[in-house]
Amino acid sequence: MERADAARNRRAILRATEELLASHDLAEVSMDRVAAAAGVGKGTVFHRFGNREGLMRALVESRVESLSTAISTGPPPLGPGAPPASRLAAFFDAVVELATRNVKVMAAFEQAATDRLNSPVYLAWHAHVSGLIASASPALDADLTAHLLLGSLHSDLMLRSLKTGETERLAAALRSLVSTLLR
Amino acid sequence: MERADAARNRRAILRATEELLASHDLAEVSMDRVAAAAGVGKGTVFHRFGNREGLMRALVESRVESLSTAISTGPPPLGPGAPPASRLAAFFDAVVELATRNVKVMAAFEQAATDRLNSPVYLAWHAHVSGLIASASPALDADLTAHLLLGSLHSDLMLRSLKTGETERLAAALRSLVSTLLR
DNA sequence: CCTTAACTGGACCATCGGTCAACTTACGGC
DNA sequence: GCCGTAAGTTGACCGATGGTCCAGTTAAGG
Repeated sequence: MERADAARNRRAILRATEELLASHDLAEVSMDRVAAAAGVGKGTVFHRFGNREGLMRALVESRVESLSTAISTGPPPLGPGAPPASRLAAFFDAVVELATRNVKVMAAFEQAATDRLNSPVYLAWHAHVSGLIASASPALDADLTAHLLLGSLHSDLMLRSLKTGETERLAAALRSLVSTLLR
Repeated sequence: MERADAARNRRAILRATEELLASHDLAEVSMDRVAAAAGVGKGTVFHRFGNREGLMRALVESRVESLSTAISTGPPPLGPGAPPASRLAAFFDAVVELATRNVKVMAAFEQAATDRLNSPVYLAWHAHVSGLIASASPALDADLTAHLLLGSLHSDLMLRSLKTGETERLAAALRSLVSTLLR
């Protein structure tokens, strides 16, 4: 069991990290600064999250949670029940929206991650997309095609779209790419 | 004009960097080590290339040169003359092959780059792909679709494909993605 | 051969991610 | 309510890194 003060500190650290990421350049958000902003010692941050990557991963996971449950147990078309093509379209719409709203967090994780492709969140997304592709369009190499499509969500492109205020255009292009592919 | 000794050192540094990248983990290739391996002082490396990103960019550019000229002045289908769809297919084949052969270099650049999307190489590739898409399939959002396709070349996926010995499978998946898109 | 601008080297610096051992505290069992 | 202890906290400390700087060296044109 996690002690009450420990839980409080964990929340404070996550919140502080998020605030720092929102207001500063990624390079300026050091572990020292995070600790200071959260009002805890640096050792506490490392005790809680292991290392920078662990902190960023925890942050991503906290922001992605609701989408995960919506996919596995929510209503269609995001959740189970709808035809694969619709579910795929819904998934990418949701993920673009989510990634847009949390670009800085995503970017911080990508930069800190040693192997993005094996992170829990990526694995889950990949399994989902890959499965849907396989059942919607058995002729495709579902596994790799899923990787290719997910590659579009890299933070640098999202960051640029956000800066130019054209995230809807990005979502549209991706949507059209997915639908063309399944036809 | 670059002095003769300076030119010699520049080549030595590039060669040393490449060798270190090939034989060590990316994280172990520090600027100090590069300088030592090239047999020059650290200051020389920075004088020549400005910073880590500059060094890695120069390395990428040296490895990409031949493809660039093949595209702009070489024979079809890579060079001018062939129909856009063929040129696109040829480009992606060539680029996957190139990226596969130089994964470590590409990875080193991606990790060091501040804004990949504005690097000369990426800009050139994007302009090329975007132009071809626009003329092959005017209904598409050429600019963004080009970004989406180029996103597939991220080094982490190439690295994984290389490890599992399935780079041809990756090339095939990408080829099929491109051709489906233009149809 | 001489002048000078270009080049070189490596000591030096701030900062970073990460460790650790001494100290403090929450909390379940009595 | 108290107390033992496992869990949590802290910040000084460490090695390494990217980058700077300037005193000394050298290539090359006139």
